[in-house]
Amino acid sequence: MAQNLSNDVDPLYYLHNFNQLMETISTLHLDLLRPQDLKFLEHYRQLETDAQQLYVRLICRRANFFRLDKLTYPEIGSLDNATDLLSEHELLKMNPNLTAIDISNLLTAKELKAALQIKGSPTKSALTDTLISELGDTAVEHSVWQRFIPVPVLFPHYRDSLERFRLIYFGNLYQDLSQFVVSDLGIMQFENYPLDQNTRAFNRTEDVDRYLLFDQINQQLEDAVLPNDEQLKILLCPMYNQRLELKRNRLIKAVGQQLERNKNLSAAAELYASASLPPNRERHVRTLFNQQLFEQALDHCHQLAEQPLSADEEMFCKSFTPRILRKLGGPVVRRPTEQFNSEQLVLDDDGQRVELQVITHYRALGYDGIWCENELFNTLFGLLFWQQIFAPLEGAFSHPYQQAPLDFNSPAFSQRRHRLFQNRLQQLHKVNLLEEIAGQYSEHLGIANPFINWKRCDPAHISLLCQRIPQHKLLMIMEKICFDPQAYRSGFPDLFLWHSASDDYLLVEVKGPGDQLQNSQKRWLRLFDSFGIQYQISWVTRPT
DNA sequence: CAGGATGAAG
DNA sequence: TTCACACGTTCCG
DNA sequence: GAACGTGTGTCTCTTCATCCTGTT
Ligand SMILES: [Mn+2]
Ligand SMILES: [Mn+2]
Repeated sequence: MAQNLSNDVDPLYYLHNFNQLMETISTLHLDLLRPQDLKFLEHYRQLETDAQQLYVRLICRRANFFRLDKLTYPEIGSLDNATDLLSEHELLKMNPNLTAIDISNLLTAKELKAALQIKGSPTKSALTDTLISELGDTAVEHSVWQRFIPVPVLFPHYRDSLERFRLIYFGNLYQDLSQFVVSDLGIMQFENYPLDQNTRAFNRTEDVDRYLLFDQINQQLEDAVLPNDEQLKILLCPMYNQRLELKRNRLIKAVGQQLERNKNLSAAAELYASASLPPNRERHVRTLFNQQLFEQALDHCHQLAEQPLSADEEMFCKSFTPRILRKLGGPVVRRPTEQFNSEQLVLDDDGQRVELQVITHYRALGYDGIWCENELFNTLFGLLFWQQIFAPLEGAFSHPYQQAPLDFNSPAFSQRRHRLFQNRLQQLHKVNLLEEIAGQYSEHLGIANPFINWKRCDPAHISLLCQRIPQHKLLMIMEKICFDPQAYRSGFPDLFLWHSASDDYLLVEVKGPGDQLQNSQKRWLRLFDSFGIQYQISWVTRPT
């Protein structure tokens, strides 16, 4: 993993990276493969380099079908030889059946217009519609589409096997082989945590299948297609694997939301009831309430109050329980609205973002400042707790391209590292924070961390923050993030302002017209009150 | 012909 | 694979 | 005016080529 931007990049980098992936899969993950995946490996291995190169080039691209005349791979010796070999091994089909949409995707608007012999200047989607009306929705044979595309078309097989390999290797579907080259070029750098071959993202072939099924349901949902009965039945089964259970919960949240949109509250409630991670229990209570099932809603709301799993759940049952009781004949309880340090600002709209307008306003008062939102405190956290975040716990790392441990998104993340965070916090009370930050910064600069965006990070601002806010108060903030990062990594005020002529600082949450405090923001402001941290909400209005 | 969207490439 | 926000609707004192 | 739901723009590594579309 070279960190220098060297000029001599391996010209066959894509092939060698692909082969490395195949090697890892066939040495470590054979037990997770289906018969057809093994068949692919078998055939791929026997190919000459030319054919391997072409297959990898095509399968790494997004499209399913490729026009032979559009392929320009000067590093491949003979395209014809390659296509012949791939066809022989059934890794590629020449001139497959194509639908009207496939044909349209293979032609430019100009070509399509000429092929349809249409005059004027229709849009491409109009041309596609014409083609669909001519050919229907089903795929047609070569002899039929040949008059539109007079060149050979290639269709590489085993795309689903390659997707499975990616999932098994990375543990997710959003990373792909480009990670290898981007990492080799030093464009993305990853922490150098120890890896052992026994730690794998998946250990059971059923888990891989289930992940792929969840992903498929997710994609259907993007087109507002609800899961069928069989899929729903599977969705109701809790998963032992923590990451899968998290994925299942997220999916249930999305499916439930769609069911609510369709006014199918009882189905939504049944789904929510099967999932216990936030915010599904809250949605369960709400859907019961909306079905007028107030006793049940109250019952589940009490369960929630007994063991809230997130700061949001805690806040929810406090405000929602009285509302249910009211429906059951209870008294009207008026909760006093929370009061925070606030000011009203009347500012002319100069077209800039309102946050910048408030900075300008404070400049006139002797302050300088930045619009940083969560960035400053998260970066500070990422730097100070680097070793704890990347602690080599069992099962945390399965491949070299992780920006966070595998359990990062689960509630178990902070629980499993509780002792580590505690010790680190104690230690940080006794050190010079500025020196500590400078050390961590230079040691880890550029390496991916879930709390840090290096592109935007300005160490001068981090230092300034640490000079202005007393160390023990900063560490109180860090402590909250340590023990519930999910809830406390967001909601910080928009602005960090510092007074030029004194040591004063101010954290400002800007609220333009129509904007309201979010729960995460209220949480922090409440804590700032109790910690004694200087903050202000600036409610901006426009002159009438 | 400019500007945006998309995707391939390293 | 996130977070913050704008905007619209509904509810309620 | 709260509370709530929903849609959107921002982010993914950067650069370059190609295609599409809508404006002159
Ligand atoms: Mn903000
Ligand atoms: Mn704001």
